[in-house]
Formats: sequence, C-alpha cells, structure tokens
Amino acid sequence: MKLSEGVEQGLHCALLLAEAPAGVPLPRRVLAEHYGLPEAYLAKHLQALTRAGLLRATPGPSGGFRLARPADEITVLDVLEAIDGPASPFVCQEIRQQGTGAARPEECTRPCAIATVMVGAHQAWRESLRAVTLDQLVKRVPQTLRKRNRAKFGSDPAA
Amino acid sequence: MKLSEGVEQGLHCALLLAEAPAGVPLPRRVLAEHYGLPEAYLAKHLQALTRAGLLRATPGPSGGFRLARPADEITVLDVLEAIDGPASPFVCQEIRQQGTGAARPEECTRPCAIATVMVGAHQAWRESLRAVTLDQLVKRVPQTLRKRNRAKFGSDPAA
DNA sequence: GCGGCAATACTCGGATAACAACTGTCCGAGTAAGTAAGG
DNA sequence: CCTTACTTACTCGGACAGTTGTTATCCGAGTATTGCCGC
Repeated sequence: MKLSEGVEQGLHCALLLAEAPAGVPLPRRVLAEHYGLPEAYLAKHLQALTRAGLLRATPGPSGGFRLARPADEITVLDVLEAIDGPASPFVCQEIRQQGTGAARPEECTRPCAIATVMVGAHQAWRESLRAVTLDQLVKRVPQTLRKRNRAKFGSDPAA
Repeated sequence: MKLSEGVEQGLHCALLLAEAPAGVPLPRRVLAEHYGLPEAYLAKHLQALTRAGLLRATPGPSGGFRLARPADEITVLDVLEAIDGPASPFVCQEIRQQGTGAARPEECTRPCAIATVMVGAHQAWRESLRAVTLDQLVKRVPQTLRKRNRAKFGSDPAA
C-alpha cells in the first residue's frame, strides 16, 4: 500500500492557497516553482481538486487557482479523497464464498468479519483526517514563513 | 492508494489456520483449493508470514503451515504488516524545504504539520487493527462453518 | 479624450508515453514418510 | 519380527514474466489583458 505523492503536493498547494489572501488566484506555475514540483504533473492534481469543488480555476492572464470555500470548511480528508479517490483501500473479494470450502449463502447473512475490521480501520483513518481543516494547518505554520508567503503573494487590496 | 489483495488472502488463510486444530499443518495447496486462490501466488504471501515469524512451515509429506503462536497473540495488524510491509503509506518528502519558497532549516524545528496529521491518521488505523486478534475473528465465524472446517481438517488425536 | 476592436499572451484542460509495483507463474532444494531388504 | 537403508513423493523457497496503476509530459481550447485604431 502506498499513498500517491500527488496527495502531498496537493495538500501543500491547498495549504499555500489557504495562506494567501482570499481572492488572489495563484497559477499552477507559481505553485510548482514555489515548491520545486513538476508543473505538468501538478496540473493533474489541481485539476482533480477543481473537479471535486475544492478549488476554483480561472483562465487567462492573472488567473490561477483559489479556494472555492473558506479554509475552515475544507478538511484534509476532502483534499486526500479528491486526489486519491474515495475508494476504500480494502475491497472484500468474498473469498469465503469461493473454493472447495465455500460458505453457503445462508451462512453469509453477516458481512465478512475480516472486511468488517478493515472497514472499521478505514473509518478511523478517515475520521482522523476529517477532524483537521486547512485553517488549523495554517495556524501551525511558523509565523515567519507565513509572513514571507503573504508578502510574496499578498498585495491584496483589502489589506 | 490500494491495499494488496494478498493481504486479504493471507488474512483468510491465517484465520483458517486459527480454526484448524493446533499442531495440524495445512499445506498451501489445501489452503489455495479451500478458497479457490492461485496456489503459486499464495505461496509468496505465506512465505512472508513465515519470515515475519507468524507461521511455522514444515516441509516434506504431511507438512504445511501452522500458527507459530496462539491465535490470541496474533493481531490483524501483524498479518497485514507482514505481507504489505511495515512502511507508512505516507512519506514526507519535505516539500516545504524545496523550491523558491523553501522554508529555512531554523523554521523546520517542528515536523511538517501535514506529515504530523498523516502520521496520526496512520496510527489510528494501526491501533484499530492491532485491537483485533485472530482468536476474536474465529469467534465471529458462523458455527456451522467452523464445525465444517474442523471436520474437514480436524482428525486431531486430542479430540 | 473615449470607446470599440483586434492581437496577444497567459491560463487551464484533456490526451499521450515512461516507469514502477503488484499479480501471476515456474522450477529447484530439502525433508519426512513409506518400502523393501537384510539380520 | 525388528532394524536399517533406500527410494519416493510431497513440501517449501527463491528466481522469472505479464498486467495494472502511478508518474511524468506535451499540446490544444479558452479567456482576460493590452495595445491600437477610429471616432
């Protein structure tokens, strides 16, 4: 089992967008250079985030990506499932019903015990990620770094 | 992210070994036919479980695999990490320290906030799997099926 | 000076290759059982 | 009848291809800006 690296890239970009002043779109080129990531590959993930309704993309000059919702209404789980897909890593193949020792249908009224355990673990994992929002992550970024980023992208008229 | 199907196969086989009377080795051929699985592929996973010290393999006629420890001392997490590897699905690439917006070393005294969240979720997932033992899973198998399996492999002199 | 228009440059979006991991398979080394011969 | 050595068949173990998913990349469609021309 290996989590896509695009998830980490997407999370960092979403976090940076949450740091930047609202209403200031950041193009993918800026995002890629800011973190030293391959731009063309990052595009795929930003696109996934846009399709999921987390980001809003605007084309043309001075365009780019910005958060579609307030940072405190976007959880880490949202970003992760938008990029990696919402499918559970474990899918029960109903092994118990196959082969010479197959269980009969009337013995399978309850779901497979193994699948139940795996689903429970997956839920615990999801809950742990759902409990953290982008806004909370921003607060954990060192203030010196936050100020630097804000000065870099800032220039927002509202300030 | 996708969990190897070998994990499910290994779990079912370990569960069946826990159902069978202790001291009666089951060859991989029997295990494969019992669940309708490809024998040669299953061998790879049983080998991994053996290397991890969960199973004990005995060669020669009337040989096979048996649990190396009591069923209540083997957790689902043990089986899973033996087959899938103990590596975390998320590995921090330290993106924050790369690119034009790289954070300085003195700003990285604390671990990356994103990595912290991911590690926490992974721990929650592991704890959920560590809490369940093979013995507990056996008790959730329908009694009719347990009896059938025991009669199939049983013939243990202790009965 | 102002409005409209066209050219421009910048943005995102989907379709296309290269790589890696998982899946599936095979044959060889080793061992315990079974058998037959000898005592 | 018991012991012993051998033959046999069955087991696991590691090395070898096929297929799916992830990683990486490119070029085309669309749009807001910008400069220019006409009024």
